[in-house]
Amino acid sequence: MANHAKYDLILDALEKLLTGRNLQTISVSEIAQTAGIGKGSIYYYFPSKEAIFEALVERNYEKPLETAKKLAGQIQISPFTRMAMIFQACRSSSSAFLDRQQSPLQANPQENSLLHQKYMNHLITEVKPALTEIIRQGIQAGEIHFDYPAALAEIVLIVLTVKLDNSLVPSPVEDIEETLLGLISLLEKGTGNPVGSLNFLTTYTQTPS
Amino acid sequence: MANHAKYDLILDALEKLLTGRNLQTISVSEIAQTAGIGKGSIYYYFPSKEAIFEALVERNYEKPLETAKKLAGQIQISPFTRMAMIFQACRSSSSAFLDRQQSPLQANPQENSLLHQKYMNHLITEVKPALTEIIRQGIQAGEIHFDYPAALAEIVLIVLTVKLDNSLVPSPVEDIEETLLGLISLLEKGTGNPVGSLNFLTTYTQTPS
DNA sequence: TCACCTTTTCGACCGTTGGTCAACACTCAG
DNA sequence: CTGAGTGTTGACCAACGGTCGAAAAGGTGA
Repeated sequence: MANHAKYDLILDALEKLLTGRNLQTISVSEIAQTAGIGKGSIYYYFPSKEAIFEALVERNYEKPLETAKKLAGQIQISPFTRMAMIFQACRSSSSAFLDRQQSPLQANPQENSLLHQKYMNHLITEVKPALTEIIRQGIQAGEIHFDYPAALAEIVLIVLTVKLDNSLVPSPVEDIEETLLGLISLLEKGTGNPVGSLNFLTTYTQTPS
Repeated sequence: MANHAKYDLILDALEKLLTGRNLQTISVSEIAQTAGIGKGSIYYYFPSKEAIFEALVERNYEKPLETAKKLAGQIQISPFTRMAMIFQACRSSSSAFLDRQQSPLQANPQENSLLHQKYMNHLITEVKPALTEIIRQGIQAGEIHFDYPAALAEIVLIVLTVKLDNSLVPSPVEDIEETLLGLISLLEKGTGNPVGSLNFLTTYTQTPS
């Protein structure tokens, strides 16, 4: 009922315009021009400028979220493996989008904050249930020792999202790595898992060079 | 050299205007009118509208940050007590400001996201060094067992800021409490501290009724 | 007091923006 | 053919952030 061709056309135009540019400097007229349609049509498909951004966020996370939900039910796979798969799916779909904005020596990395924050919110809200379920299964299977599965899921998601985005709280690369190592260590010790069992979280930082 | 009387007058006006209102709907002219000065004067003291917001954030955190820095050196006080004091200072100064915006049944709590995010960034960046130092002293004193003091400081700050603000990733109260309990449990188990030693973190949620 | 200079204050003004709207084009069931 | 419904459009509007020249306010030396 939704996705007309133009709907995605508008989103494509915005995505294209977003390359190396500040969110605030993109006008609705410009989006319309890039999409090759009239400005009025934009407001036929979207109620406001902000709604376009939100729709773009949702479209980008559509696939990894499906993956996460499916994975939550696949109890024959080890919980750790499933977690790794979810993180990988989220990472690959978000990096394609977010990395583009960390253009070389951008004056103020916080400028596109609104978009980044929408990503963070969307991802945490949507992935949390699946991740919680997986952790809960891991607890029942005796692989994870912890009393608050939902809290654990949220903590991991929050820290990973904030640190890996690196736009909400910008910091040098070595800080990101240290925080990640610390998180892994904290999780391993806190959930009674052997050292190294959560190392898949660090693959997060390795961008395919 | 800075703080002229008008400088703070402008910030006061913005603060007043911010009560129960969306950030985006406040115009520079309105700030000027509320402050009782001409619009041109605003731009004599601030280079842009955004700069006013940033200045307001900084002004609000001035005192707790001083507190944190002083506390970091007071090695005669127990690390846990010092941490509790820092959190209390941050909480009291930010709640006065942020709570005001969670007006009853606000349609979209994410609307003032930009301001909240500035708060988060400022707080994490500025408090982290002091908290790291305190943790490091706690490690040396044998009270905390963990290898990554800076990471630990950042993880705690990130989770607390995100969850207690409740505007970046809005969620019901019981979720906040569970996440906090989970964080405490994770920290206690992960740093080798006895159950209950970090309970001061939960006083965070108790608003003085 | 005056002249002179700097700092501060101001609101009219400007270009641009997000959003509206009446009109128009096209389709297709009756 | 008709006309209701679905898209599509760019001119238009109020409002915005920001600029600017002028003028008021304040200080200094004589």
